[in-house]
Amino acid sequence: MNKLNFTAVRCNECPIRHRAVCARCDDDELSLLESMKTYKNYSAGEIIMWRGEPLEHVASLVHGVASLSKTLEDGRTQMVGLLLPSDFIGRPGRTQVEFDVTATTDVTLCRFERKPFEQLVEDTPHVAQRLMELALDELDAARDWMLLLGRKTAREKIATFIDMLARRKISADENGDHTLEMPMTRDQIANYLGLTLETVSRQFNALKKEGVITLSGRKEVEVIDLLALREATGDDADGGILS
Amino acid sequence: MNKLNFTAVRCNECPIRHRAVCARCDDDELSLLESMKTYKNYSAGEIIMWRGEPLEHVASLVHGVASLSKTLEDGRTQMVGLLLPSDFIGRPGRTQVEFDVTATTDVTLCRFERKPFEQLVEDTPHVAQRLMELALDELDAARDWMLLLGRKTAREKIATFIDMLARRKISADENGDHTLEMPMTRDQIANYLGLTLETVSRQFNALKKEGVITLSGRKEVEVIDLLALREATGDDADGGILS
DNA sequence: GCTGTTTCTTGATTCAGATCAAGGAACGCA
DNA sequence: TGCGTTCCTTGATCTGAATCAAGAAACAGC
Repeated sequence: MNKLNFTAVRCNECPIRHRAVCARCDDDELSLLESMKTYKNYSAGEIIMWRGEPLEHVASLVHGVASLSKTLEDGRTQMVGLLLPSDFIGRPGRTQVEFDVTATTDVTLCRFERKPFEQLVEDTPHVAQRLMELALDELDAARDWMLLLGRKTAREKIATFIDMLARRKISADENGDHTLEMPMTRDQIANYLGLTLETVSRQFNALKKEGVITLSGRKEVEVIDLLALREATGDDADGGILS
Repeated sequence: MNKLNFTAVRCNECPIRHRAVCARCDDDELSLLESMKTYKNYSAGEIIMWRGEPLEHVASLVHGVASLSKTLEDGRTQMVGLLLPSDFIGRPGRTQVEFDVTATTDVTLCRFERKPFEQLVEDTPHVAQRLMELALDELDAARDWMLLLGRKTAREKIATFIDMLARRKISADENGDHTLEMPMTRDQIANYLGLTLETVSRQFNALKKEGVITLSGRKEVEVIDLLALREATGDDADGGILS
């Protein structure tokens, strides 16, 4: 996987062609984007942008996982977003980066300079519309996360996290196996869920002991009992379509 | 205040004319909106929309305070947004209400039927742009709140809440007095901050005992020592312009 | 003003998760 | 194949906020 070269992919062959900011673009619009884009790679752990830095580029996440985080005066940090392939970084109209953006795994970005991109958004309703949809999806996700952070127990947080990964199914295959690869360390998961790494570890192992999941290696989680997992999230089942 | 009649205000005299979804509209666009809008009033405590309900109308909040909240299976609830005048309710493209919307105080909405409004958004870039800005502002606010919910202590949460009200200065006057009217009960504040009402009460009184604020009546808070209050929020002071 | 209701305060106790503290397993690299 | 490092687990203890439990103050309606 780490040998894939994303530095010269044509838009038509791009893995996020139909979900990213370009999703609704026709061929003409796409070739315009094609002429503006540049790829850039980051290794796991690298900082992509610092909070407060001037926002020079916006980008689509092509491959890998990145995170947005905020920090308090004394160093406590909270992840405020998890970026997966097709998610968008930076916003037209913003001149400053609002939070630290870190490459959680190795990451490839499809970048655009902010100024020309802003012009493009003005001229291209398809891009503006898609950007709006992406922002609203992020807002929904942020609000779900507020409920989690404010009211869920440690157990419910862990169950919700695993369920979220299962739903988004990071790993591409769809052939009935329920094995997930955690894209983060226990420490990073703790930062995401508003917990400590010890509590994360304890709750993972509690779910394992109960036969809801199995763990193997550091990152592999297999969901054995999806219903019990959903039950453990504490979420209200109604109001949503099963998936 | 409760005798103001908002049922037949002309857009040009509207108190939120320059901040709401119509902020960037020219006179022609405004008269189009004028022909589509209807006002509706709600009393404090009334439910404006239920989660899961079909989204028939979108609206601007003209007057009062409303809240968005989510509920877990067993009844625990978390407020995920506080809506102040000029904030927008509902989104084009969404067909379902995503959370319960409640009138915290008496509220007046300027409503539009969703379908025609969606068409208007398609045709009117000024509205689409403004809607985008409003969504991004909400996203920033949601992310600040995630940091609060995940990592702040009860004391820091209360200080942040008071500071937020002071910054947004709900009460209109600007003549040097630092008196704020809480738009919510202790219980509602607790729901917003991910605390219990007892803890909210204790922390308010702790800040009072230390001379940071004074309390009088149920809803009145006067900020005595703004610096100490800011200090107590735990926020990292850099990266933002003082205000 | 009086009265009932709602909202707020304060105290005692409990408990979930943080913190402190060792080990131990997994993985990268030579 | 072993060695060093990073990451994870598990146990003991502590603590901030929740919970349980009365009262007291504020406000609304008569």
